Amino acid sequence: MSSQQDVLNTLAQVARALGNGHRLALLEHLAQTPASVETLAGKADLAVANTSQHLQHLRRAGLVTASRCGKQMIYQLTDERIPLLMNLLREVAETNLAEMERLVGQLFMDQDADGELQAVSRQELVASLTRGEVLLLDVRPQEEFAVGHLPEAINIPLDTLELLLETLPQDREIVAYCRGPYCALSHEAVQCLRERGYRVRRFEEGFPEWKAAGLPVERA
Amino acid sequence: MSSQQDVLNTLAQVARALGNGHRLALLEHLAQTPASVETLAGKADLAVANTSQHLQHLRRAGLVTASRCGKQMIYQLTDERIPLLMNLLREVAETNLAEMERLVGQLFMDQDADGELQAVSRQELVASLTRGEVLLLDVRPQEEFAVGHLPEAINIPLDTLELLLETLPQDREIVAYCRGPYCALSHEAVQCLRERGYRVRRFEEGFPEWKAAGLPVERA
DNA sequence: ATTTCATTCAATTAATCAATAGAATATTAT
DNA sequence: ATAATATTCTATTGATTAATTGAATGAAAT
Repeated sequence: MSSQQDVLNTLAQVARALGNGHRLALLEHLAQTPASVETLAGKADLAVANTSQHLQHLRRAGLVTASRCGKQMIYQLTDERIPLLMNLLREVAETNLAEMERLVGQLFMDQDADGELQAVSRQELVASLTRGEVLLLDVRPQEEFAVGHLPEAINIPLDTLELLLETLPQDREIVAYCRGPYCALSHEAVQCLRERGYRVRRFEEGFPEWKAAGLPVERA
Repeated sequence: MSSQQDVLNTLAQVARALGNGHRLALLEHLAQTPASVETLAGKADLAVANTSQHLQHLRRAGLVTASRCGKQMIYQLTDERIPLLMNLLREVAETNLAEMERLVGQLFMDQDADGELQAVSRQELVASLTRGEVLLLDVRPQEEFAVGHLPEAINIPLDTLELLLETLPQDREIVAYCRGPYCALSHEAVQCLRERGYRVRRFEEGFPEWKAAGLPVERA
């Protein structure tokens, strides 16, 4: 067999590693922050042994690395381009699979129905932030915020949003973001806040894309 | 099962479609030009029935579409971003898999060993072309050139290169390109021409990337 | 020593691949 | 129309590989 085909077979091996919903879920979580096997198993709702197997698979494909920390094994992505790869996969899938459209549609059903308030692009967000025009709201869980977030963002996890409504300004526009374009958190936050009269829009990407683009991030 | 996971499973299906060396080879050929099942079977060195199966797989994943033309079925990519996706997959694989490095290394072994003559980036090529500084040489087969090529390129397929050496200028720099960064054609052309004293460099990308970037293409 | 966390192993079930033969579909000739 | 041909698709087979589970093993902390 030719060298060319060897290369393609190796590539195919990497693609196969992406070819499982649970592994994609693990990668999405790892795009937020490195984590232990047990943590990942919890987040992805998998058995620990099964999670371990999937992680080995990802490791063989060169997508994650593991390092021991005490009695835990911490996995992390090898490359910041992996979220980009997954996004591109999504874009291609989304524009070409009717099935995909249906799923994404029902995921964000009646939300964002009104076209008047569109999502904020990265460019637009950078501009708004430098002008100090908007309040940037990170609605991910506190742990993920602590590991890294957009500059000047405040963190109100979605599940505490209703409790902390009073801390938000009614007169200033709010931009909410979460893990990425297909994470439901910011969609729900926007819906919740709009119902209560806040001026709020969604950032169309998320923290991983921001970081991968080389833009500055802050840590708690 | 959650909607989120449904989306990931659908994505995984697309990734699995990429998870086979033969299918990747088919996609690479389709990135050059649409083609019939039989043609593709020939290029990929597969049985026709087998090729058909793989193509159906790709079609289910939304990566290719088929249209009947007489008694032939012509397949083509659904999306120009598919070559980009494959390239990104390659980049990630290449930087993270020792195995991949080894393979790519032996593919382009002693070629390009000298660091002095590096590959030409897209930017650099555009600049050189507008200044009319270089001769652009397409070393792909004639059929692929006919379907589309970079502006001002001349076509000398690799296998006829030695015969047509005299038509090339000794005094002007030549830039050779082929199907993409991992296609061996332009590497071989560069090696061949350098041995004979020509000033020649490789374009680091290929026709599909050029086209996908929205840059102008010509047809015969 | 015991507990905790992770990996490995063994076993089951399911999915994938290649190859072959037979069925569709469209073209061409009669 | 009908038959003959070219091209592609479908169905079936057997071999291989993948996913999941639960039990056993290994490694590090207390």
